[in-house]
Amino acid sequence: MFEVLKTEGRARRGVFTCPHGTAQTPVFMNVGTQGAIKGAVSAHDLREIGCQIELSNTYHLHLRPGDGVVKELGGLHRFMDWDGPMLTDSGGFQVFSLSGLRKITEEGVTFASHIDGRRIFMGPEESMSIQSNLGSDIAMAFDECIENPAPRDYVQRSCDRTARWLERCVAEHRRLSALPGCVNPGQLLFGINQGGTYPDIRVAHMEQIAAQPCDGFAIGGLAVGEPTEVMYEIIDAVEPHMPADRPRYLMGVGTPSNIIEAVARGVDFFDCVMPARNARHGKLFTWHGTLNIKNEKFKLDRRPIDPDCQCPVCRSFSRAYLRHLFVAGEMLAMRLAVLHNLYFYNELMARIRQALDEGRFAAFRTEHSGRLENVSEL
RNA sequence: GGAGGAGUUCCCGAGUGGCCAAAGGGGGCAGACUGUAAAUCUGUUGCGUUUCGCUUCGGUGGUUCGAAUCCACCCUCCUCCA
Repeated sequence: MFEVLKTEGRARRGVFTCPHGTAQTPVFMNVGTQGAIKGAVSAHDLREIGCQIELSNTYHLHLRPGDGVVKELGGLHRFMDWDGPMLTDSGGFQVFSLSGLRKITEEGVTFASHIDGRRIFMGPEESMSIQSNLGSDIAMAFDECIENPAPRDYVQRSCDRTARWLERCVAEHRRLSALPGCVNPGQLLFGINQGGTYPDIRVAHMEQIAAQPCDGFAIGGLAVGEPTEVMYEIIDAVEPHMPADRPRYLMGVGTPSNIIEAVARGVDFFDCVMPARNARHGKLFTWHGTLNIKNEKFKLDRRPIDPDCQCPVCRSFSRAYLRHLFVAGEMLAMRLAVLHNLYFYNELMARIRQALDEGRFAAFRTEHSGRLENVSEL
C-alpha cells in the first residue's frame, strides 16, 4: 500500500498503491473540486500532463449533482472518466472556507448551502457515506479546519472534537466498505491532524489520531493565514509523530517552495488550488520564476511560456498568443494556462523524485527553494 | 433654409457658479490568490520638483473674486420640418 523506497535526510521517496493504481511519491494531487479541473480541463487532459492522483470534494459533489446520482452512474471514476487514483476531501475545509454559513456542534456541521441557502448537515457519518458513494480511493476524515490565528482554548476543544469525529469516521468507513454494492470496497481512509499553530496541541493530537487504524495521515489547517515559517515549524514538530510506514499528506499546500520545504520535512502528498487558480488569473509558473502573461511586455514575445518546459502548451504556443487570449477573454486562455501550470507542478514533483532517486535532493532544494516564486527575468 | 437637441478626461457617460483633475461604467496598466462560494478580488488610470503647482470639459472672446457650468459669436454632429 505504501512503501518508502529511499530517504535523504527526512525526505522520503516512495510508492503508493490503491485500488485504481499506484502513485510515485512525493506526489502532487491535481484538484478537480466538482469532478472537473476548473478551466475546461478534463480527466483525459490530466493524463497528458502527468497527473497521478485526482482530488475531488465531498461537500461540492454532495450538493451537485448529489453523491446518490454519482453512485447510480457508477461512481466518480466512471462519471468523470478518470481511472487513476483519486482522493476526496471530506468537506472539512468548507467548515473553514464557508465559515459565515455554518454552525458546528458535536454531531457535525450545519451549512447553509452556498448555492441556494438550503440547510445541509454533514457529520463524520455523512461525509463517509458521501465519499463511499463517490467511490474515491482515499477518503479523508471529516475534520474542522481551524483558521489561524485562533485562541488556544478553542483550538484545544476543536481538536478534541476532531479526534472524536475520527473514531466515528473509522467505524462508519469500515461499516460502509463492507456493505454489498459498495462502489469501492478497497477505499482507504486518511486521518487529519489539527492544532492550529500550537506545537504541543499538534503533537498531542497527532499521537491521538495515530492510534487509529488509518491508511495515511494528513496535516491540515496550515497555509490558512499563519506565516510560512510557522507552517514549517509546525511540520517540524508534528512529523516525528507521524507513522513512518504510512503516507503523510500536507493539505492544501502550496507554492513550489512550500512543497520542496515540506518534502525536506518528510511529507509525501500535496494538493493545492494555486497552480490552477493562478493560471486562470494569468500567473504562470516556470523554472525561471513566475510571470503574469497578461503583462504588456509579452505583447510581441514569440517565446513559449517556459523555454525549458515540455508541456503541450509550451510546445505549440507563444507568450504573445497566450497574452492575446487572456486579453481577449477567450476560454482557451484559461485552459492552456491551467494545463501549463499543472504540468509544471507535476514536473516539479517528478524532478523532486528524480533528485531523491539520485541522492541529490539537498542540492535540488538549495537550487530551487525560495526562488521559483520570484518574478521571472526571462 | 427653418425648428429643436448635443459636443466632458482613451471610450461611454454624470456634472448647470466655488466642496471639480471632474461621479459611475468600459477599456488600459499593475497586484493579490495555498484541502476552490474565485474566468474572482484589489489598486491605479492629465502633467509635475506631489499636504502644493500647472494644463484640461468643441473653438474664440466675455461676465465674475471664482466658469465644465452664465453670455456672445464660430465650428462639428443628430432629429424633425421645408
